[in-house]
Amino acid sequence: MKPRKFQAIRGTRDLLPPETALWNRVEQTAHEVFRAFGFDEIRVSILQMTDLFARSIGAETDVVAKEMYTFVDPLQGLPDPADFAVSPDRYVEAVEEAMKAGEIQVTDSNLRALVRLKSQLEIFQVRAGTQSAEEAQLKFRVAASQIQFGDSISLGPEATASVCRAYIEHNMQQLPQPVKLYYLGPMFRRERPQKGRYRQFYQIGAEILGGPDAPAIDAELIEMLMTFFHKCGLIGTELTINSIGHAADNCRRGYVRKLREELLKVKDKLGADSQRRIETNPLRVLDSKLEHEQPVILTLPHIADHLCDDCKAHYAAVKRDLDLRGVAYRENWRLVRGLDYYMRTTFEITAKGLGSQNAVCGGGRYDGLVELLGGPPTKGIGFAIGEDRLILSLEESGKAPAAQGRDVFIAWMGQNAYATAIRAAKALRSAGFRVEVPATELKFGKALERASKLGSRFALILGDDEVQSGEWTLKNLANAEQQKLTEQALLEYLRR
RNA sequence: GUGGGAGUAGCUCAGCUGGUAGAGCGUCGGUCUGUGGCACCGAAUGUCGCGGGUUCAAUCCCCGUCUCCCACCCCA
Repeated sequence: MKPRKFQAIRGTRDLLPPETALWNRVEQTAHEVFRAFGFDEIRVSILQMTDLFARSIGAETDVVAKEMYTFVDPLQGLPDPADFAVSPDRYVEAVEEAMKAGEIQVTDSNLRALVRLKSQLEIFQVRAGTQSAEEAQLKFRVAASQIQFGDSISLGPEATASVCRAYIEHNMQQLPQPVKLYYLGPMFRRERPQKGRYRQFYQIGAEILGGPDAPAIDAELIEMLMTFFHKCGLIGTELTINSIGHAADNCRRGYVRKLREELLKVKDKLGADSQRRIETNPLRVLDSKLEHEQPVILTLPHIADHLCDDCKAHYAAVKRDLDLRGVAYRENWRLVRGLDYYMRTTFEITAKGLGSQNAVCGGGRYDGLVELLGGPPTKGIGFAIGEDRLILSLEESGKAPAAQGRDVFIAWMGQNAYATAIRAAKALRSAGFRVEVPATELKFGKALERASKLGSRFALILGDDEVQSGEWTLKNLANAEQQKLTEQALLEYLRR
């Protein structure tokens, strides 16, 4: 019988050569550009406590409410509830202790399960030794299985929260401020897959934590971002910025209240989604792409007119600083961000060839986040680039890399030549060349054919003649010229 | 989660109101046992996405399901 064919999990994919070469190039560019701006790499674990994301991103957001991969990390070291040689009351004690110690989460459902467990324990003790004791045992085990043993953990849907957690956990406020960090790696969101959107996707991001309340920080971060895109060769990028103020009555909160009032007046002209958002998140109505809602949205009040003096000044200063750095931007008062923690500066970069998911980067300021996660009051700003989308856009504009060839293909024939081939390969490889040595003896015709199919620049021909004379034959596969060279001369020739 | 489109060889695809599969490219081998890219010859690989139904007969028609693509939602 044929074994089952496995396939990649929905929304995930394998990145294959030669595409992986492009991924490497992009990541290499990130390392170089970010280093040049004084950022250091941080690698945070993909698994984090579910609560970290619930608190930072917002428990009500789609990302947290329905898109996270979340599961219980089973607690080790409890006695087996099926093992009645250890008395069951010891088991109940152990569960209670673990709850007190915080090893088992104290949730409503766990508390209910504990109550059930205790009552089953009593029943079991009453019936001990009787025929129905077995049934009581079974029910005890069922009750035990309903307790969530252990922590709820999640695969990271983004990295900002994890970076902030690391900043706090490792006391980075002790370092010279601000702390500038960047990261790259896989993130997970359980959404319906689409062009440029995957369940396992990759982000390249950077965060600036701590430091003063200086608009230059926002501007430098954005300058770095645009430099990175430029170095990647991304074309058709467009930077959009906005300020969404801060959560105070004389600033964003006041604006949101006004916005909601205005929206209620025109409610009947809006679609169902937007009507729902009037209550849940009125700012998001501004983001609507529905054609028939556009005229209505244009009549709504602008947040810029409702910012407090500090936020207004900050926004103006950021724009001045961007001008100073020669960073071109477009303002869009309708640019709001979906994640709860954003404030003041928000920005987004779109690129070509991405279908409806045309945002290749999003970011913004989040001054309250570190404190929200239990750290000291700390400024923060960051961005996340969708690497999948970046790659997609590069490929659309013809930046797809060719297959990686070889520098030297060693065509050997005979056991003597094989030994020489091994030696030659070692020398060439340590000199940094990409070398292929066929594993089995091939006829010269076949060897050259393979060399050329692998995209080799040179074929090093080693047969009895060459071994005898010590003069190796090097053939340039592009122009068919060949010459005899000693081992030493060969290395020098290839190096230049 | 909602709506639309599509699944045939490794890849791109063909397959006529239903008669149990083909092409090109690629791979491998040969012509060609010390000289590749060309040419010619040959070979391998398909439960026609999966399950069920209609039929003498289904890649084709019907239903379900899975996956991919596109859009909505949301976001990178």
